[in-house]
Amino acid sequence: MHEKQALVAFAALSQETRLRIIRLLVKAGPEGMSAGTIGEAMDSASSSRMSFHLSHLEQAGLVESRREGRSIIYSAALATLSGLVEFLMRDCCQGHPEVCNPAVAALSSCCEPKKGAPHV
Amino acid sequence: MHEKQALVAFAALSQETRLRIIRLLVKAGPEGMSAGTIGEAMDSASSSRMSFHLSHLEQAGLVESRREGRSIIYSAALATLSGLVEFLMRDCCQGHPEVCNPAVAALSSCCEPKKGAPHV
DNA sequence: TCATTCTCTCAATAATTATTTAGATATTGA
DNA sequence: TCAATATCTAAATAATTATTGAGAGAATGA
Repeated sequence: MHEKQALVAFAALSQETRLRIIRLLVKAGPEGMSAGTIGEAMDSASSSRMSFHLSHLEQAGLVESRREGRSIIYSAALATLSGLVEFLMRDCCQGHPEVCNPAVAALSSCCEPKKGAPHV
Repeated sequence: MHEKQALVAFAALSQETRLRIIRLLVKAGPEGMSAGTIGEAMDSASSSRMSFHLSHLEQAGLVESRREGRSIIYSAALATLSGLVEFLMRDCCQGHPEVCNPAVAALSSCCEPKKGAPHV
């Protein structure tokens, strides 16, 4: 991950509709969702607006797309998201892991099977 | 972490000078750095520009400040950064940890004492 | 107190980004 | 091929964000 890629990715994530799309696709997993289905999940998003935001996200490397019949299916690019996290936190503790362990714990917990109450 | 906080944080991180400041402060650790010292580390940043960006970062909750004599010392708010990572990746694998383990590994590795070659 | 240092605030201008509207392209099935 | 569906592209306008330049406020030491 280079600085420019990171800047473009953060810019892409700093817009409400796009941030919602990414989170939706992160939850959807590798299967992904069609542009239309994503659009339905967003409030009042015209198809051109959706297309604008999806291509913005794709340019930023945060989503990938494939055509399936008439639909275009988008999925989250987890590798880019990982890279972004790593870029942001690189050298975060300079040998003092207690400084950034909370971040590691937060991320690790998302990978554990859920027990009891959901995340808040 | 709420959506609005996350949006503001990502917007703050999507500007070159501010992203550099955050990464500098993450490396600097809890001690932090004075506004002037940060400014010196940035190319051609006037004091008013630096002040604008630092207060933008503080508004976003990404840095904290304290006065020490004539200087104002800024440090990274690691808790906000952790929250941001957790917010972005929440429910990232739906029970299939192999999908997001690379992100966990990337972040974990930043907390290990360096061995051999530095990060690239 | 005065001069100096360090940092912040404000207003004007410049630059970037989002939304809307209209229309184009690709795929499918009759 | 034609009509229907799904999505994309492009141009104009609206909205947001960054930079500059001038100056103000707080802390320090002579």
